[in-house]
This record gives sequence, C-alpha cells and structure tokens, in this order.
Amino acid sequence: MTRQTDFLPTVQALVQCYQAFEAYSAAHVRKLGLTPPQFDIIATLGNTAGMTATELGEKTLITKGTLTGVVDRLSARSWVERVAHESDGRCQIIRLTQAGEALFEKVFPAHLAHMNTCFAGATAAEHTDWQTTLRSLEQVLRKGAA
Amino acid sequence: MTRQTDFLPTVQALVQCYQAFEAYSAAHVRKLGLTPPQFDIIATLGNTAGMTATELGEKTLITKGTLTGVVDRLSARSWVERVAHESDGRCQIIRLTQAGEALFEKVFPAHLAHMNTCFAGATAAEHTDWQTTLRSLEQVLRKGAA
DNA sequence: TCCAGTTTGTTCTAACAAGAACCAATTTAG
DNA sequence: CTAAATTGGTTCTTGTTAGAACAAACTGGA
Repeated sequence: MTRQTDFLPTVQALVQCYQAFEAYSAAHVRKLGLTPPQFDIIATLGNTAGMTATELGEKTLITKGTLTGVVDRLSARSWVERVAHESDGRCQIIRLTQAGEALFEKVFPAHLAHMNTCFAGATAAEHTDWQTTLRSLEQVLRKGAA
Repeated sequence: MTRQTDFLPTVQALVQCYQAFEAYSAAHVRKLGLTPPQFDIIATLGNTAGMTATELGEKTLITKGTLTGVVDRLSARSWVERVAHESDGRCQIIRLTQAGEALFEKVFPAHLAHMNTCFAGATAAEHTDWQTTLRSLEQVLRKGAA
C-alpha cells in the first residue's frame, strides 16, 4: 500500500505543528506569570467546587507524583488549597482560593483571546477540516497502540 | 467570521492527536532502553561523521543547556563521544562511538518498523491529506507568533 | 595589534515528568 | 469480623526542560 517510510513526513508535520502551538501558547502563559502545568490546573479548577487530586490528574494528564509538586507551588502562592474530603479520609479536595478565583478570571479569558488572534481569519469550514483530519490521524495512532 | 471559542475543539484535537503519537512512540523508545531525547540524538547522529553541539541542538530542538546533560549521559554509556574541532577551539564534534553505531543500527530500524505498523493500512492520499492539513494549521499558528 | 563584541559550550536554578517505593485509609473476601 | 487487597497521595530517584550567568575562544574594526 505504502512504503516503510511514507509515514515520516506525516509525523514530522504533526510534531512541527504541535510545537508551533506549544511555543505560541506557552510563551503567553509564562508572560502571565505561570508555567503551562500551573495554568492548566488553574483553568481546570476554575468554575468548579474543586476535585480530588486523582481527578485533577486525569483531567490535566499530570501524573500524581508530579501533581503533588505543582499543587505545592500553587498552594505556596495561595492560589489553591487542599481541604479534607468529607467521607473518604484518603482523599483531599483541591480547589481555588479566592485569590485563585481572581487569577482565573484574569488569565483564562486573556489566554483565550491570545489564542483566538491566531484564528481570526479562519472559517468554520477550515475548523471542520482540521478537526476531521486530526481525529482520523489520532485514530490511526491509537489503533496501533491497542 | 467565527466566534471567540470556535478554535477550542481544533486545538484540543491537535493536542490529543499529538499525545497519542507521543505516548505510542515514547513507550517503544523506552522499551529499547532509551529516553526520547536520547533516541533523538542517536537517530540524528546515525550515518553522519558527527556534528557540533550547536548543530545537534538545532536539529533535535534541544537547547544547549539541556544538551550538555543528555550528551553527558550518552557519553557515560559510551554511545557518543566528544572530539575537538580541528580549527575552532570553542567547538566540539559530537559523534557516535562504535557501540553507538551498533545501537543505532539496532534501534533505528526497529523504531521505524514500530511506527510503521500504525500506518500499515494508510493510503498515499491519506498521507497527503494529513500533511496538507497539518501544514495549513501550522501556518496559522506561526503567523500568530510573528 | 589590541580590544570590544560575538559565539560555543558548561554550570546553575527552578520546575516538570515518569515510575517505584511507601504509608495510611478504605474496601473486599472469606 | 478480620486479614488481604486496593486506592489515594507523598516522597524519592533519574532525567528533561528553559533560561540566565559564565568563561574560553574567536572575529572584526580602529
């Protein structure tokens, strides 16, 4: 069907595209005074009543060992706090403090707007095309993993 | 043209697609006994006479500060070596040792074959579509960065 | 020739990342 | 009801990452 190395330009294009996104996004997040994982956690906890560390790790794709440290640093800056779970003594609920909520209200819309400027000229049809193609490629990659 | 948040599913699809690739690729690299950056360096140095650290960093997108450590660890395992540049006393040439060449001959084709299994059923037309779409999205993201 | 500016690579710091070992709390099986 | 297995979170180790500061080596202009 195809030769052994025909996939190389495809994965190369994927990696380069992702890196372009990552560089653009991360540069702005750092300008806001946060690291990308920190922003991710603030954004995930925003407009929620908090969640367990396990749940937070699943949503942000941060492993539990790493999460402890990231939450520690956010907690040291008084943006998040750990509160005991009401029924399960093993769990803790991690949630935004008032200062954390205020931070969320400031940085989340700002980052959204920053990302949106890239796509100012994009049509709905382009978005559909990007999403369809990316999902088909993801399918192929996940199928291989099974 | 589009609303403020219409780009979100697009970047979400990009991130998920990239993560699928990364997870699939990295798992195999680690099974070969290497970390992804280490594999990247071995693959870049394979079939070359070596190159300076700056050049190697440009090709692998590893910053020079990081590169020192990664090369140190590969050097400690006797897979790469640093040799003096013939004319420029600041430079070093980093190249594979004999053991490194042997490792390259083993792991590089193995990883290629592993990645290729994902794409066994893919047509040339699909590859063209993936590449075209990814490059157009990359354009949009890089234009925003300018 | 000599000195100011640049380039190359290392070192340092703060942070993230995966995975293993660990402890405490909870759940399940017998 | 109790022992065993599981779950939740922290700690530890090894490795990657970006960025800043640094020293040695080179380059170009006066």
